[in-house]
Parts: sequence; C-alpha cells; structure tokens
Amino acid sequence: TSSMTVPKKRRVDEPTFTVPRMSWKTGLLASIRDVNFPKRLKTNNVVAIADKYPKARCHFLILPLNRYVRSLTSLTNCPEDISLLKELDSVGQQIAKEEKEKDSSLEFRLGYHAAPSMELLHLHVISQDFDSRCLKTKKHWNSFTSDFFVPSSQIILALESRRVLPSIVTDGHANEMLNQPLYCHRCCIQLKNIPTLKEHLKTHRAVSGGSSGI
DNA sequence: GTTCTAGAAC
DNA sequence: GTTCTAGAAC
Repeated sequence: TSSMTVPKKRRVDEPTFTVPRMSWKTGLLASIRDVNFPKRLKTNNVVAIADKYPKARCHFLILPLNRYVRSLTSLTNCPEDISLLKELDSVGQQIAKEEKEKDSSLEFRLGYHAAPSMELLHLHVISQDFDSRCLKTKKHWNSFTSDFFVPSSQIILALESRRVLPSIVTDGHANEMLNQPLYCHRCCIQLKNIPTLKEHLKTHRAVSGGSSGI
C-alpha cells in the first residue's frame, strides 16, 4: 500500500567507514592557508593572526608563512632559521607597538610555549592583563605566566649559541609547571582558584576615567 | 587546542 | 546544593 514504509536509502555520500577527521592540531596551518581567514599583518616570511581564543585583551600569533616548521626543535642555527626567529619577533614587536598606540595601558610579552599543543611554530604576542573569558583553566594561566612561557628573545639567544635548541622541557617538567598553584604574575600572591584569580587581577587594573573627572 | 560533564571541593 | 576542575573525546 501507499502507507508502507520504504527503507530509507543511505545517502551515497555517507561513508560507512569513519572518515579520519582533520586533527585539531593542524588548525593553525588551515587558518593561515585559508584566504578568507583574517590576517593581522603579513611579511615575506611570516604572518600574524588573532588567537581564536584570546587569553587576554590582545593576543596574536605570529607564524612562518611559506615554510612548515613543526616546532622550535626543528630549527638549527643556520642563517635562514635565525632570521626566521628574528622576523617572527620583529613582526610581534611591531604589532605590540601598534596595539599600545591604540591602548597605552597594554603591556606585552612575546614568547613560545615550551610544549605547545598546536603543530606549526607560533609566537604568542599577549597583553599582560589576562582579561578574557577564554582564560578558564589553571593550564591556561600557567602556560602564560610560568616558565612554560619562554621569551622570544631567550630563544633567539639560545639558538645563536648552539647548533640546535635542546628540547626545552621534559614532559614531566612541563606538567609540573602547568599544574603548579595559581600565582599572580604581578604580586606573586597565591590564589585559591580561577574565579578568585580573576577577581584579584581586577585589583591590578589601571584606574582610568574614575574620579579624575576628565 | 576546546567541549562536555562527572564528581571533587566548597 | 552549587561551584569548580580535570579528564575523555571511537
């Protein structure tokens, strides 16, 4: 009869096997290759993008544009690699300078995570307010405020005096840094948890437009 | 890297 | 009971 249910045909484009999804680890590469993804600044060799989940009011990533560099340990002290690190730093400093011109209260640090999650070398340029809803976990906090965050200048100096960079940390040491207690990066007091830390950070914010009456 | 959420911490 | 964190994600 017409009311008989017909077995629904499987769509031909629906595979029965599991399609290996593109790993989240390659997201940065996908972003910089995507012509529709906004680029903050581009030079011959590097590109700057806004971090997708900024951990502060200003948070940018600077990446190699024409070269796949998996991590810092892929680099050697050849002139090309040294100049790449310097160009990443230089573009990072340029962006920090421009952002400071827009908001003079911002302070920036430039550095690399000792054990990054995302593939493709990326330099963090991050303002030190850490005022962001995306900053949610102890790991987030410690990855930017402990020695897990390695200054760009330090990396450049290290590679200039060595053939290759030693792996910056063992897995154990990385986890130790990421799991350490929460300390304020400004006054070093220890905070109980993330919400308490966020409340504490407000006390370090510059007082502006309050009682001055300007 | 994030999302989700169970269960620890309060 | 609510807040908060830590670990799985097929």
